[in-house]
Amino acid sequence: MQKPFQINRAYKEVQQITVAVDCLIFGFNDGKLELLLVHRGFEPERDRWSLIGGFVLNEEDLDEAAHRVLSDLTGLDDVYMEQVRTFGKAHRDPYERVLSVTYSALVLKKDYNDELVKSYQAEWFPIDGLPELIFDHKEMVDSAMQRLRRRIKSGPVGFNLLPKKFTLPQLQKLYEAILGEEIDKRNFRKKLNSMDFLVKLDEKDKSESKKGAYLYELDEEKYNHIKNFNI
Amino acid sequence: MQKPFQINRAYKEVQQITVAVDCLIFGFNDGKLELLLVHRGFEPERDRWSLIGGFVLNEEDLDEAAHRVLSDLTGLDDVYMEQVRTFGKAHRDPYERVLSVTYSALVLKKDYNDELVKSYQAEWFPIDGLPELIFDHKEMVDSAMQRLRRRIKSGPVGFNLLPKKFTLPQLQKLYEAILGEEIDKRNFRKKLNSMDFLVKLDEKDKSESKKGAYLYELDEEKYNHIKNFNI
DNA sequence: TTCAAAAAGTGTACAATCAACACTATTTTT
DNA sequence: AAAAATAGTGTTGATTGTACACTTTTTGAA
Repeated sequence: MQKPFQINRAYKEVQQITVAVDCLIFGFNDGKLELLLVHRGFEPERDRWSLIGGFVLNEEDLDEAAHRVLSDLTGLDDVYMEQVRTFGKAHRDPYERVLSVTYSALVLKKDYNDELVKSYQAEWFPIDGLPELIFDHKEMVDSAMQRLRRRIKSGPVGFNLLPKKFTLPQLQKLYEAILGEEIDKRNFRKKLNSMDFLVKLDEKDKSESKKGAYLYELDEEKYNHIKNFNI
Repeated sequence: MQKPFQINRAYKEVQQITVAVDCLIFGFNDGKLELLLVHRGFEPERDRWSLIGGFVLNEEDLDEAAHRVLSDLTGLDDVYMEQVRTFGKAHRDPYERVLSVTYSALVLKKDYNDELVKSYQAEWFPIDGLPELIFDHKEMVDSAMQRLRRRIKSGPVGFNLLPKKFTLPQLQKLYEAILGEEIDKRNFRKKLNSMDFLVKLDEKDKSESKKGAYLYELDEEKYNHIKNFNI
């Protein structure tokens, strides 16, 4: 039988494990939901794609590590990030044991440092057209997507993928891209209206249509006190 | 600037961390939701209470480690268990760095080995009357409770806390205990009926009331194919 | 033996939310 | 001037949620 908690706990020489964070960096570009991947230019698994990751340092909180990895790759510091799930199969990485905690990040295209991203050989891929990924990274994507779908339905999280000012057609396309299904325009707007945290501006955005759509922004005060967000 | 992923990845001497699993073992006893805690009979933190935990072994999957820890304490093997969240503040354990992955388990009183539990100085505490816990274990309880509440509303998970045959008043009390609010009897039964996976038996259970309540069991076939569970 | 107490079981009506559906308005391009 | 593209706007019927009260059965006490 295994030694009980109490006794193990006193051991100093307990086995240690390499711990990584892997980031699922989502962006919404050209009406498509995309994921940022890095190309492995080295063995093993050369020329395949993976999530961006990094190891957790000794004096570093887990959340900090995730933010550092994201910031190193994109130059971004204030980003919506959320822990997703921890992957810990003994042989998930066939070369050496690494436990990986996944984080999902919602990133705005115009904000990140494009040069930096390129220098890491990173590229955006549409979520429904991902290349083959190393190890269990596909599983990580799947569980992050699942969570993202739940999250945007039950909380005002999707706005992290849009600029401060956005149009309702943009917002709807974002929801459609994430949920993978079409949404009725009128019902969608009705729900948003009923929650009452959008401010209609007097400007139109004409970049995406001939007619142009009104821009909206969040009423920060109301946005921070939404009770029953539900789409 | 931090070394990029690719370069770190090649290092063999990356820092390693002690990884533990901590189990939130829930039981439903005497109409109350309870949590199994162990008493620390040793320094540091002697005489305080903690979740049951254990370290992840070298050749062991993370999920396996959680099952092992649970099995060592309770003797139970086939238990509903789910990963909750990973706690990784650098100094969450002030004595040495330990990363902890939490798992929540739903356990049936009659099934577990009472002697074994006692031998570990473990005790059941009602969820609303927990003693002070070490480290960040209270936070672990909170996040597991939050998830449990969501789970039992959106999936048929609560049945893991009840025997094969159970009464509707028992089931309702279970929901009330977990959700922390009263539920209307008629509406509750109406919803369960509409989902159509309960089989009413010809027996009554008289242990909890004078009149006695009909026993029900799950229709395994239908239970495994419920689409829109929603309470 | 009868009465009180305790819990099980059952249905209805109103309110809120969801889901389906089609046309007009504006602008640009041809 | 007409066609194409997209923005914007309300109503209705169906479904689901919520509030609410009395009868039945049994046991234990008067």
